[in-house]
Amino acid sequence: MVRKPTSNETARKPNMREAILAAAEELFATNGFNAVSVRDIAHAAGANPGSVTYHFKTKDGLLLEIYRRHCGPMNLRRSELLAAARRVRDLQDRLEAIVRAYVVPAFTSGSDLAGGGARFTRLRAVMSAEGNEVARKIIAQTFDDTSHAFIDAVHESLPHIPRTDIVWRSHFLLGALYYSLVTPERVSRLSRGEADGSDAAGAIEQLVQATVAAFQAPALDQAAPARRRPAVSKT
Amino acid sequence: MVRKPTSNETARKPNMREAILAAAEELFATNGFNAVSVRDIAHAAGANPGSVTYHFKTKDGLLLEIYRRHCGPMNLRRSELLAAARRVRDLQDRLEAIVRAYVVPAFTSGSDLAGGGARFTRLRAVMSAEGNEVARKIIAQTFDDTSHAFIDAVHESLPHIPRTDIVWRSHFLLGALYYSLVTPERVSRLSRGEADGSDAAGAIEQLVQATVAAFQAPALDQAAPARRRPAVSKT
DNA sequence: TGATCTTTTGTACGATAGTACAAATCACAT
DNA sequence: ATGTGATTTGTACTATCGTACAAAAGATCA
Repeated sequence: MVRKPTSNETARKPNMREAILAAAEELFATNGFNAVSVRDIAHAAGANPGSVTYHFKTKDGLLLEIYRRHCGPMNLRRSELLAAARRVRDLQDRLEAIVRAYVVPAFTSGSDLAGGGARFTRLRAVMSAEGNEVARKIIAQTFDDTSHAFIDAVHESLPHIPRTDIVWRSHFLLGALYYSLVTPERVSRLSRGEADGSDAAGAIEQLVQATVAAFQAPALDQAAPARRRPAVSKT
Repeated sequence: MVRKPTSNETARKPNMREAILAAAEELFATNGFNAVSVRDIAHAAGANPGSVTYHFKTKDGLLLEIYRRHCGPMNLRRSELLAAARRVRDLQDRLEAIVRAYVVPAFTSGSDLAGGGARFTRLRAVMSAEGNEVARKIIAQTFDDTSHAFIDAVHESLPHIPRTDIVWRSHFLLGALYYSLVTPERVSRLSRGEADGSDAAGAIEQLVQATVAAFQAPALDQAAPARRRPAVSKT
């Protein structure tokens, strides 16, 4: 009854396709898309360049598959956590739980396949900065639903804040999130060793605390939008 | 007395060196370093590829010169604004002025050479995401002083907040700032057209307001750092 | 004008990129 | 054991990359 694994599950090397995906994810996330060659990926995965073509056809196809791998599970986890957060009674606690539902899946370590993961979040950050076309399409398709759900949930907790302000603040949240994963050593450097930018738990707590406060800030005065002008010199 | 300009100031094409710098800045900022070829830059500047080699020796040298152009004036402007902000009497107003001193120079339009500028800030964001080595060195050398001055100023306005928290929150500020310049259209999309992500003045007001609130958030409980753990599943 | 220096052009070289494809190799059912 | 389909390897093709360099063109001043 100890069924031997079929060749579809384990090839010569134990699942070379998976090794290529993992290597590509790591390399893309740290160096960007264009700086990494197919040969680099193959080498890091202990595979032959031809294998990459065989499994994913093109380099774009490889990136596409990385997104496909993660998007589903990550959004699932987020919506579960968001649903749970919505049920929190206390309004202050609920807002914090909502923010946490957004942040935590993005930070969980790279080893768990079905939770998002820091490596994949960092990959998204880098692709967004590079203006990668393949990524841009998937992101808009896959993540806008999640973002809207998040914004709606925050808006429910803070009905007196205009939706526009909440959009901006959640945009800032994502930017801070991305940057924390892209350049964690900067935190260590600027704090002169007092804080560790690579400590996910610490980063999450700091980010959640700061974001909750930002969301709770008074609404921007939108009655006189012309009043905003003088602050910025030119544009 | 109408001195004719010497050849150092205006070449055949009116200052081709400047045109190359501008084209490179624009292309690097929107596509990343590796995705842009020297030939792309030359073409965009109406120049010959050889001219780029002549003026800047290497592609890295070109990037280096872009940084050299901007870092000095940008930090000067920031420290001027910061000095002025420090003199604000009211503590709440002072904090806001300090944040504004940090944010405004980063957002000013690309046409002004000596103020930093949105294009250059966006360039820095993209280089940081790509992990560009040339940029990383300059950044650490040039911007850490400014960052420390900023952190110190904020810390003076909020003496009861531990420095570590302020470092984290100013790190989030920079991430939000970068992301707002990298993906402004996301704000327009998520707000369903109600907000314009490309409107610098609006972005500044939103960012300043949110950041001031984040800085003013209560300090993280650091007496029991072990208590933080259970929130994040794995790492 | 002619000599000299600066800048631009045109072209070429070696390295590396993404990808295609035939041959070799493997797992497995018969 | 052998045939079959899936995978891996090795290699090669074409395109493009950064950069070098000689020749052309322009500017400057005796």
